[in-house]
Amino acid sequence: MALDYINLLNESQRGAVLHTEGPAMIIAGAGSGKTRVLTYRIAHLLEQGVDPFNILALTFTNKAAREMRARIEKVVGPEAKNLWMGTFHSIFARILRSEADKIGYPRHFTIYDTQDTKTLITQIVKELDLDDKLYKPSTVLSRISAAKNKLISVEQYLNDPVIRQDDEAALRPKIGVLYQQYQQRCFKAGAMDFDDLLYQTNVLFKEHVDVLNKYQHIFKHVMVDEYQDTNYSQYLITRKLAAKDRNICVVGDDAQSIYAFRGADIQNILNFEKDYPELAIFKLEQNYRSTKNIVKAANSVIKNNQAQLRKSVFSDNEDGTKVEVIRAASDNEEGKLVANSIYEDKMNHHLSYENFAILYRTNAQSRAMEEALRKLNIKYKIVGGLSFYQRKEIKDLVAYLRLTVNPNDEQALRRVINYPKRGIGDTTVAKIITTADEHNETLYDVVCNANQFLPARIAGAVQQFGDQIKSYAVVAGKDDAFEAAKFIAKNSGMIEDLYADKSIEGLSRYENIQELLNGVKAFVEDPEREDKSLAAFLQDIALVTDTDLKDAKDDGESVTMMTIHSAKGLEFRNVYIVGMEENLFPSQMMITSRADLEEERRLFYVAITRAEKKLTLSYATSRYQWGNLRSCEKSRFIDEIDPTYVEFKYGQEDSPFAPVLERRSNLVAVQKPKLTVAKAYVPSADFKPSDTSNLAAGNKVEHPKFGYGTVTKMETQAGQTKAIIQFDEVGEKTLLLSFAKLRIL
DNA sequence: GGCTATACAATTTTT
DNA sequence: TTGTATAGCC
Repeated sequence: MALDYINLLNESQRGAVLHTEGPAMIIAGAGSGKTRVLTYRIAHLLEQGVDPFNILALTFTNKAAREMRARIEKVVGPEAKNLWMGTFHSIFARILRSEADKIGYPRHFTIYDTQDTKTLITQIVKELDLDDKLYKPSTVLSRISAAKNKLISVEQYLNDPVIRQDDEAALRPKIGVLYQQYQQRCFKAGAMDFDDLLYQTNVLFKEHVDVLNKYQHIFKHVMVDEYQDTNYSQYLITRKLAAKDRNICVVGDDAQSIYAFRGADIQNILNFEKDYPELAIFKLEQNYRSTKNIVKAANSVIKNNQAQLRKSVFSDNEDGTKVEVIRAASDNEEGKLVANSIYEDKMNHHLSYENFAILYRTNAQSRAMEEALRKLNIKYKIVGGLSFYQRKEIKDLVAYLRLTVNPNDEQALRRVINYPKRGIGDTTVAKIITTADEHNETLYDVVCNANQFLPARIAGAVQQFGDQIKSYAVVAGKDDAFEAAKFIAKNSGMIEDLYADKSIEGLSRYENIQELLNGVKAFVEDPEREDKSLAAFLQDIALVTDTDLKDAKDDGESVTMMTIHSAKGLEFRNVYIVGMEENLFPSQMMITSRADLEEERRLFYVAITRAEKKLTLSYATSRYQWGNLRSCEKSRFIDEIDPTYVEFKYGQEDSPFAPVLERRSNLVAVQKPKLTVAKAYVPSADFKPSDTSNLAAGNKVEHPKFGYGTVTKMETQAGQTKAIIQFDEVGEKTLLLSFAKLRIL
């Protein structure tokens, strides 16, 4: 298969591929063939006789990893499967799993997602009786996350005077305590959050030099993609791993650093040279993706940033059309204009809808676009947004699975201890928690010994729940993930519960469970999987994002819609960047500091450079937000593009009242008569509840709120007597006799 | 303990 | 506009 790929590269690309010993930094401008260089570089290493097991390649998304592996496989064959390639989080989760005992975690530790994390914080805030307005989960989480990404331990956090001052100044002096509690609770639950996967890896390498040595020995070559988006924690991991052989190659573009809000530190790339003075630097400056106009427009924007590495990206492609700017009167009209433009372009240039992408700053903007596309019958797909794994029913089943693998998983336990309903309410759960706290045991320990702590009536149900989980663990121990999941879904009563709900949403929930089970089946049937256990499946899905799932069932012909963040690394023939308005893009929260604004501008740069042939920007002069109309101004970013490359296409002037009228007419149409329950019934003045102990079917009764009705059926269940009554005005109701005030007529 | 009706808050981006 | 937390009822 020879080295013919060498001839497919330009000079700097070739230099980067052939440089295999010692540290290297590749500054890769947008569209400069970065993936190609990385792919060939790895292929080249393999051809030189490097064992794939000795190569570690870290990417930012699972998708990037998958694609790169596939491309390498095309060049070098199945050997590519043995590369260590994946996201930071997935690779180190894997390593942590095999070394977990060394740092006191169970081998099958749970990975808490953001929702689990926030719920836990909310719970702790409540338990400590703190003000939940001040200690919002998102605020607390971002402080904790920032600390972990800088490798600040709980002890350091509590003892650092600067941090304390910061928190006190923000009127949130208890963040440190929350961090401490949070960490303890995660540890006790055998759980790590996303940041822990990196933080604990650092702990592992620091406290166990032998382990570090082992991996230094394994990873003879370390490669990091999207290096500009690494945080301190990630930086340190790669530095440690590469310390022995110093074969580290990082690829990045400071102009595309857009994750500072998540702790990414652009200094990592700017200072790389200090760590490795013998560094070889390669600059990829030729853009093969976009037209001259687009590249120049992008350059003119990024020029406004101060902090950047000097490089000049250029294109040898055609000039292409100018950047088009569309102005709309409202968000709905913006959608309409964009949809029309897509339709026209498709027809005029014989394109497929696949060639189009609509990019926006916030997910909330997708709706107006969706409506407009639907009206023109344009197929679309949305990447990101609410993920499959975030749906309630999926989280419920996954919670059962998690609990099976790790019964100490607190969040999973609390999620399903009373779902489906088994009579274990808030009071009981609260009691379990305090008991666990007092005896320093996990919730699961308490559940299994319920009769020692709880009144007998409740203890039975609780104990039974514990036994149930125990039996799942037995099944999971001897069967594969699919058999286990199927058994659990049935045995837990979830299937039955969802099946009973015949509403449209209920049906789709039921289908989602089936889909999850299909997913497990596919996992088990994948011939390349060695470990088919439930634990392995859970590990697999914990780090999967929606972006990864969607292209699996991509049916071709549709326009892609997504946030700019998720568009990073992708390219489309025609790109629309919508919502180009002040306070939206740049976002309101990013205009107060220069650093934030520069990040926002880099985000714009990323968006522009996704386009190959045609770029269109649009903005609306008014937009609906939280149900009311707000007027908007054109984004400053539009004016930052050198006007030589821009064409304003405003079309007909719209009356400023148009959006209001349009919206109002919508409102009229939407105002359907509401189906309210007739609650205007006023009871007779002398209403007095009767003794209902002898109530029977056929009795006529009066109710103070529902009016007159006839008892159709009596039911006694678990000592509770219920009456099913057909009311004249409000229909059938089921009332508990111990509560209902009824007058027998 | 469970359901429902109301109040209320929220929108930056994601592994 | 949407989704979630709470209170009050059954």
